[in-house]
Amino acid sequence: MNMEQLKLDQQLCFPLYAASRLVTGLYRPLLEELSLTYPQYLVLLVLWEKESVTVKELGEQLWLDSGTLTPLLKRLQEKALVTRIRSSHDERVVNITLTEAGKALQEQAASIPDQMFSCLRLEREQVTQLREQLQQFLVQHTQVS
Amino acid sequence: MNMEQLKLDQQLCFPLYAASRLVTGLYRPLLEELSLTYPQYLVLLVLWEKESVTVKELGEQLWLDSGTLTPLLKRLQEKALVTRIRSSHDERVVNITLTEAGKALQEQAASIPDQMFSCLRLEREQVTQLREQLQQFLVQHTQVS
DNA sequence: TACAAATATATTGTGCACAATTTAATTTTG
DNA sequence: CAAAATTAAATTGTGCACAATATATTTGTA
Repeated sequence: MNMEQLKLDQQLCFPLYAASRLVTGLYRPLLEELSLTYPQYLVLLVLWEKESVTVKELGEQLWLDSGTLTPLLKRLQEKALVTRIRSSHDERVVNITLTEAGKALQEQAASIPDQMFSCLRLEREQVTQLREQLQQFLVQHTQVS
Repeated sequence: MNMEQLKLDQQLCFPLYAASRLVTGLYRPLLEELSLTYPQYLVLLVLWEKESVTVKELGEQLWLDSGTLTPLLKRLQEKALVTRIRSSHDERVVNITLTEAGKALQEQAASIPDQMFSCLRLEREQVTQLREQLQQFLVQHTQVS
């Protein structure tokens, strides 16, 4: 039996997994200054673009379910960065809205992308290329077969 | 203040994070047949190449620490796939060794890479290119500045 | 208009990740 | 050689991810 394909360095999965954790780790010291975790930062990135969203919309954008988002959003609420208010039009829906503190945090976060870039040992072009390849990969897997 | 860079789709981090979770999710049904989680599968990939390794060596290859590995390895031991034996030469070291059942599982896993490839909507060439880009990225970040 | 199906969120439980600390063993050094 | 420093693994605690299930609300339909 040929087990060559089972070698760690033949896998796509492992470098993807390792690179993702590596990048998250590079963010950690920067996000620590804002007392945010990486997934919390992702939620705020969405909210800084659109001040108020539903849990469902957040889940669609970040590919996360309520089992992940509900406790995470409760922690953001405890930090007074968002409010969680059940919609009056549809009581199933919970609207997540930035507080003033949540909006204000965007200014502190503004320098993160540049700081991150200087941590990455890649040229702008390489970053863009890798990002676009990954985005294309993701798009190809969002359509149902 | 220009907040363009803080948009979710401008980040490298998010597609990396999402793609990693997507691929792990594609493995899940395949690994479920072997009653393995994805990180457990990674540990076995290492052990199928080298029957016995220390926890430290595993951590270096997978970029994981003992806080992650110790409980994971205990679970693999409970499944009788590995043994955890403290080295007699250096009592600090724990050797992780495949059991016969652990070795035998390799045969069941042999078809996973091909099955995974057919799940991925990428050509072989694209997979290789993406893998090599990520591996290069990882290598550039393993050397100390 | 009841009632079945669908939808949105929450809850529960398992297994990572990872920081921080602890414990025990080994190595280095004064 | 003994104290200090280093090393390897384990432990503790927090926060994701995600499957499975539960709850409550809304929508579709007979």
